Amino acid sequence: MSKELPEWEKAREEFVVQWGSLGTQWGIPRTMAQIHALLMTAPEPMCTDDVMERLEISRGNAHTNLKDLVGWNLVRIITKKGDRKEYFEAEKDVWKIFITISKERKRREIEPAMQLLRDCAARTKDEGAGPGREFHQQMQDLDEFLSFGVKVADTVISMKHASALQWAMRLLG
Amino acid sequence: MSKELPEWEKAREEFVVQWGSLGTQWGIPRTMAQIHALLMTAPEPMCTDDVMERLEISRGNAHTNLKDLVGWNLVRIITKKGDRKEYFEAEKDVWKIFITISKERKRREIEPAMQLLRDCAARTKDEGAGPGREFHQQMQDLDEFLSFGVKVADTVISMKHASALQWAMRLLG
DNA sequence: TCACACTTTCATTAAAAACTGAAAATACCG
DNA sequence: CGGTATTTTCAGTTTTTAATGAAAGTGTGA
Repeated sequence: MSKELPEWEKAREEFVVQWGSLGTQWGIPRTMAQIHALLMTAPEPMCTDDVMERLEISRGNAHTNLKDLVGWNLVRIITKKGDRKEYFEAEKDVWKIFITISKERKRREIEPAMQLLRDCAARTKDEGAGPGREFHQQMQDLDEFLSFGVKVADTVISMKHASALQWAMRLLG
Repeated sequence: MSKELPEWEKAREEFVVQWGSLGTQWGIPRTMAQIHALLMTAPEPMCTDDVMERLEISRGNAHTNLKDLVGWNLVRIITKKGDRKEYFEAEKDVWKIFITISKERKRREIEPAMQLLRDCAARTKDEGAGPGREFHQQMQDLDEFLSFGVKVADTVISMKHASALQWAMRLLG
C-alpha cells in the first residue's frame, strides 16, 4: 500500500505533521503550516498535485493555502519551460524567513493594533484627572511601547544577517 | 435600557471589542483577549460577575478565561477582607506585560518547536550527501536560529525596562 | 453541621474556521 | 477559433473551537 520511505523522509513526515500542530498555536491554519514545512524541506519545487498527494488534501485546500503562502512572501512561484504547471518553492534561508514573517506580522497585526490605540487615546485626550485620564495614559503607554518595538524591528529587518549577529553578540557578551 | 456611559467608557468599550478581534489573529481566543483588555483598563479589580455583565457572557466562559489569564500570569487574584469573592486585576505596566508574554510564549511555543527540530536533526545526523543531508542541515539551521533568538530574549527578559531602553537606543542611534 | 456564597466542572449547543469537490474561469497551443 | 491543461472560486459540509447553563463542589461562618 504505502511505499517504503527513506529514513530522512520519515523524519520529514514527522516534521510536517508536528509543525502543523505547532502552527495552530500561533494562529496559523494547520494546512498552511504543513505546506510551509513541506516546501521548506523540499529538494525540488512542488506543484499543486504533489502537495495534494503528499498531504492527502483537496485541490481547493492546497490551492488556497499555497496562494496564501505566496501572499506572505514565504513561497514563490516557479515556472518550468515546456510545462505549464506552476511550481512552488519556499524560502529556505532562516534569516530571510524571519525578516519576512516580521514584516508581515507588523503590517497585519501590529499596525492595526497601533491604529486602535491611537484612536482610543485621541478620543480621551481631554480627560481630566480620574479614570478617564488613566485610560488615556494606558492607551498611550501601549502605543509608545509598540512604536518603539516597531522601530527596533525595522532596524533589525534592515540589517544583514551578519551585522545582526554581531550586534546581538555584543548584547549577550 | 443601556445606561449612559461617559466618553472614556465608550472608548474603552471600543478598545475591548477591537482588541478581541485582534487577539484572534494572534491565536488568542476572542473572549480571553476582551477580558484582558477590560482588566487592563479597569480602575478597580473586577469580580466574575462584573466581567459577565460587562461583556454579556456566561459564568462558565468568564470563569475559564479569567483563570486562563491567571495561568498566563497576566492577571492576579485579589481578595478583599470581609468579602469572599475573588477579584481580578491585570498587570498594567507595559514592560512587565511584554516580559510575561515573552516568557510564556517561549515556554509554550518555542521550546516544543525546538524539541521537534532536534528530534528531526538527530534522526538524520548520519545522512550522507543528498536530500537527507540537506534536510538535516535545514533542521539544524532552524534550531540554531531559534536557540539564538531564545538567548537574546532571555537577556532582554532579565533586564530592567530602563536598561533595555538604553540598550535599544544605542541600536537605533 | 447546616445554609449560604461562591467557584469549578462539564455535557450540550452554538459559532467559527477549515476543507471538499465540482463547476467556472483562464491560459496556452495547434 | 476549439480543445485541453491548469487555476480559481465557492456553496455546502465537516471539523474544531468556544460558549452556555445548570449541576456539583468547596469552603466559611453562624
